[in-house]
Amino acid sequence: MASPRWLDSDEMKAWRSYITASVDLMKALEHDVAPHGITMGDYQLLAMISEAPDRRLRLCDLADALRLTRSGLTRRMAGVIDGGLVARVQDDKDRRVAFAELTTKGWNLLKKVAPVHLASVRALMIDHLSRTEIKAIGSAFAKIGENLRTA
Amino acid sequence: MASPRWLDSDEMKAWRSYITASVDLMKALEHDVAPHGITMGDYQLLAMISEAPDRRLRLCDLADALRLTRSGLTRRMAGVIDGGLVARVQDDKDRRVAFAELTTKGWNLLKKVAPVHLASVRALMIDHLSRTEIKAIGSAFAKIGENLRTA
DNA sequence: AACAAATGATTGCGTGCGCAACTATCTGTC
DNA sequence: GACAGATAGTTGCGCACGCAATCATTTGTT
Repeated sequence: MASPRWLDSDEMKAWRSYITASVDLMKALEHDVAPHGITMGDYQLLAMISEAPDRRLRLCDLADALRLTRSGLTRRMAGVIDGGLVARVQDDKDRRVAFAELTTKGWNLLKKVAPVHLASVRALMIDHLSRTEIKAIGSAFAKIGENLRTA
Repeated sequence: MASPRWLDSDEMKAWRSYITASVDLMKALEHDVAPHGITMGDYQLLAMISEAPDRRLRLCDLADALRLTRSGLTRRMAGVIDGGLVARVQDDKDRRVAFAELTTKGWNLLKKVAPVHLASVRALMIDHLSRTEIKAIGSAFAKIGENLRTA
């Protein structure tokens, strides 16, 4: 761990602009969905469930997908259940497991908010980038993520 | 806001891999500095102050740089002041303003942790990327950040 | 000089979430 | 079939931080 090579100017620019822009970007995305009464956390939860078969997902798998601990998910679920967006359904094969299932209300909300969110992602990020940059970001973060998952 | 163009597969890959890898990356960086008794938030605070003239910075400017509200900064300062890493120095020109100043202890800690953090950034991100990817990330996030700052 | 508006910082309160401990259920081994 | 260990989910507690309200000080207008 003794003095690894310092970052050169390209690396430094990449690192710094990535960090600061990411924080700002997350806040801006949050700001854009807020008028619809949900947080980005809720949105991602709804989106994740909506992609699962039958629009239901084991809490366990949902927690992993959202990068939450099980305890964190329990608390977030409380919010969306209270809002009537998601139902908690007990499995009767394995009585330990429960599913999060999108309600009609949740599905309708998601259909309404998804285009808004998509427009944000475009306006704040994607539409500023060249094809080269998009491909580079895709491959770069895929490698970074892959490495983190296996390490 | 009616149905903007959906993301094509390159865009989708860029967006998804960016989001998930970023969350994982932040947690991993946090994990790597934790053994030294600080959080990434503290580290960034120390690093930011260390780059300022006289290693002191107005709280106000520090909050902006760290993307914290003034209230958030007040609370984070409490931690690092308590740890003896930073001192709160009152200005006597303008008695509203206070500075955060690195103590010797804070400076020594930063000198110790900086190489560790640098090694993390390399091992978890930079060293996995080609020159092209690094330059693309630099230019892409610079544009994204610039846009967010002016909008 | 007086006072309204701006600026810098702090505090009370609420939210989100992680950790560790706990309960309930299932699985594998003997 | 009994029991150790694994797996799913919840709960108590604590920390970080944002918002709105507040206080102190400075600046700009007249």
